[in-house]
Amino acid sequence: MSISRAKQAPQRTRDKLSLLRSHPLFRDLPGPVIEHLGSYMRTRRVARGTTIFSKGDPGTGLMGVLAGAVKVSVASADGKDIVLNTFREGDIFGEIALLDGRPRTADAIAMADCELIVIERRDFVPFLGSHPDVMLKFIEILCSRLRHTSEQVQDITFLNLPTRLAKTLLQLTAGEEGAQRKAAITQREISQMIGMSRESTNKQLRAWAKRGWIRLERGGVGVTAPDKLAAIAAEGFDAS
Amino acid sequence: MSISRAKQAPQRTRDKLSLLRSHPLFRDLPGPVIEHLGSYMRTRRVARGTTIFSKGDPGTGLMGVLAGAVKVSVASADGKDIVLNTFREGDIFGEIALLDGRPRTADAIAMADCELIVIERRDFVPFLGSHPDVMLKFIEILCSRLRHTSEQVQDITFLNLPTRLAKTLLQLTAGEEGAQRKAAITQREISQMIGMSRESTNKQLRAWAKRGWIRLERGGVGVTAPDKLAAIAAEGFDAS
DNA sequence: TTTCGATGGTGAGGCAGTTCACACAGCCGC
DNA sequence: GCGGCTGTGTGAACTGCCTCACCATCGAAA
Repeated sequence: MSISRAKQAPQRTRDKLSLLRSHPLFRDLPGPVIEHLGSYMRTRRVARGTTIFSKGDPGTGLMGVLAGAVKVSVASADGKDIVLNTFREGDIFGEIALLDGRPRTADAIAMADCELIVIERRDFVPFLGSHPDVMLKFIEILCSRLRHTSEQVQDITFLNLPTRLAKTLLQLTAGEEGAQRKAAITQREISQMIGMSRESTNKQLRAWAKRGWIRLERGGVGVTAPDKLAAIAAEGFDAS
Repeated sequence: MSISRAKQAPQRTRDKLSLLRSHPLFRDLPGPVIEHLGSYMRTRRVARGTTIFSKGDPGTGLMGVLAGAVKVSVASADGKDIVLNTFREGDIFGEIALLDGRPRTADAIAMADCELIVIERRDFVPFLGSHPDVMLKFIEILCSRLRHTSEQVQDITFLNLPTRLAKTLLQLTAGEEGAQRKAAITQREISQMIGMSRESTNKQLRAWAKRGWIRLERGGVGVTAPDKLAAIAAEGFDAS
């Protein structure tokens, strides 16, 4: 019943080609094109904590998550971190540097042991030029990223700690409806996602755990009363 | 010598077709195509303070600024506003809703009397489908928007009031090098751009005005010591 | 000319969240 | 089985910024 440890060996639930075939970006492409693309892809296994790429790196290519989870974050001068986005199995990331060829503006770090696929820019850009339908898919992705990031700006400026935390916990455990809504994540990572200090985050989590709304374990959180958290996320304050 | 009032009639410095011909998005297109596009465009004059579109509106199309300035902002439940982006002559905006067809996620408001061009989505999307080179340009725009917005996230989480204010003042007055670095903007709008209260913003501005680094007028700011502000923007604190 | 909304200016007081200083538990590698 | 690192728990002190409550001024509209 305990939250599965992130340090487990990643399960290879799907291979390169099956990711391509099932991914919305590529699934409408004819079979030979997919195999062609697949021949350009490398896979890369990284352990939890590994830096996949760093801010300032030349953007070498597009990354996809076969297994595991990745966070994209930036560090401030005095060592604080803020998480801009997280990606899990089936997601792709790093498309900005892929598309505009400029240096990466953030770090990507494995939150768990991961298996990734990589397509180099020099291979992908020519392909893209001859596939306007794929360009359209990328435009959609960029638009949704933009909507996500501006929502983050709003959350940071308008919402207080409990509200942001409730919202984030629900997002983290979404897709696991039922009694088993849990996420394998450290409290420090949660605090970086909501842009607050680890200490403040911990205190709020404890308060909710004491009320029985969530369960805390080392390296994980389980949400037992999603309705309570949803109320806080909606109301903007802790109307317990 | 005073800062020009925003309420002046907008100067029509360029017409629709000349905007198209000189804009990076379209300037590589053949003449007939530009004229074709031009036939789909309407122009729209709006007075300062006018809401150009609102959050939740169906995204009807792409907007371009022929003259004036526009801010894109969102309001919180309790009446606070945060500015996500500003646009001036030659810029285009509203491309997210244009491209993905979903509702607008923010309000657009004229910061000065404006002359705008509008291209309807129903006219533009078919055109886009047959012009992959324009799609690529849009991809570039989206990427730069994304870089801008994530920088905003970083600024909000890492920087304090003086730093953000200095940075914003420099940006507002960039492009006007020399003795005449000034911007026509209210202090309330500045405070919304940096995500701080009007009062705090005013106090910091006054402090700098007292030191002679900036000049304050009703509805405008002039930067007289850009180097001092640049130092604050870089150091992250007010090392006067 | 009067009125009224929008803009700018200012101080007192409060509070959400940070910072710092710890303590303690699990887990990993050797 | 022993360090050492990572993750968690907790309180006290501090502080940057907000909120509130004003007032003054300007410009435009009535």
